[in-house]
Amino acid sequence: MSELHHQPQTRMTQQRAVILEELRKLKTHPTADELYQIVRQRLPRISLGTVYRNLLFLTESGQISKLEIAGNTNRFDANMEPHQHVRCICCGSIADIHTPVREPAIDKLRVQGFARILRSRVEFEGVCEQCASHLANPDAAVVYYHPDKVV
Amino acid sequence: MSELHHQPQTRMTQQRAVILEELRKLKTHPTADELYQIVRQRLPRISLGTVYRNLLFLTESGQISKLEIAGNTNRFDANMEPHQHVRCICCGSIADIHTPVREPAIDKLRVQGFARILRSRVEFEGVCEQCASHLANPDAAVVYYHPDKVV
DNA sequence: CTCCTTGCAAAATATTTGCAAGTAG
DNA sequence: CTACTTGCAAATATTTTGCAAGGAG
Repeated sequence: MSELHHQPQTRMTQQRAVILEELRKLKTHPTADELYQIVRQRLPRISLGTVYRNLLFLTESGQISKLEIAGNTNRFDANMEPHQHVRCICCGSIADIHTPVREPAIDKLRVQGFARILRSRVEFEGVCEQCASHLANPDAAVVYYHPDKVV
Repeated sequence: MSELHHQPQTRMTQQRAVILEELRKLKTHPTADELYQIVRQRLPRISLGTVYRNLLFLTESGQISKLEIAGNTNRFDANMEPHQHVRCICCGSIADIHTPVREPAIDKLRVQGFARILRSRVEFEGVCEQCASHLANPDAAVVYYHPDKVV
């Protein structure tokens, strides 16, 4: 239907280099805006649009991952090792799982209306320590919560 | 830190009844706007804000699920049986898995920076039949894709 | 009657895009 | 030089919210 790819996009600009470098320093899986705030300290004139465009390019070229995880805001990760994540249901922060659980096998999976099943994703939900310290009863959070914002 | 809950929200209005009724008819896991378009055929003066407010209320009161699944747009599901989903990486549509895979055990999971691990989520990605019919080589989709929009 | 709920519009949030100017190769 | 990239601003897209009027119990 549509063509595979658009523009070459190969030039290593200062903006692209700094975005990638700062993302690689972080283990916090920042949002585009969080990364923009960091990069801006080194490149004060950079725009948020440039950060978005470069994050898209870096994702498509396989240099970083756009985290396909629940929540309103996309997050990015320069760690390309396959790994799983926990997401804080209060604040949306994400941490890595260092001892991955086994992913379910997909080879026998058949779903009506789907031509291909390509992969599985396992993720976890929890309450981060920072948020837990604000909650009277963190265990109750799983019952009474808004996605992305615990009451 | 903050209180548990806000307003009682107990009145069964016509809008709320129709929203719930139409969502229950659907197996398509619609977005708020998709459901709004459907409900509007029966209640032409309903507003999108009312749909959002009722979806929030119905979610918080446990009558429906807000699907915490990858993608930009939230989707809703009146099927409260625990079940898993496949998401089409092309168009974002979601289908149910009728033969659920085993969820990983979380009781032994410890993650630095997280006070509680509450639950796991397993989801799948694939290409729906409609999108597959538009792609020359659906198997290539997993390599070259934008989240939510395959090239 | 009370106050929860709605419609409407504006605001808030997140992301994308058009365009002229800038710059990597 | 060429054309990929950027900064800026405006446009989209999604979701939330203030407020006066409406309606369920």
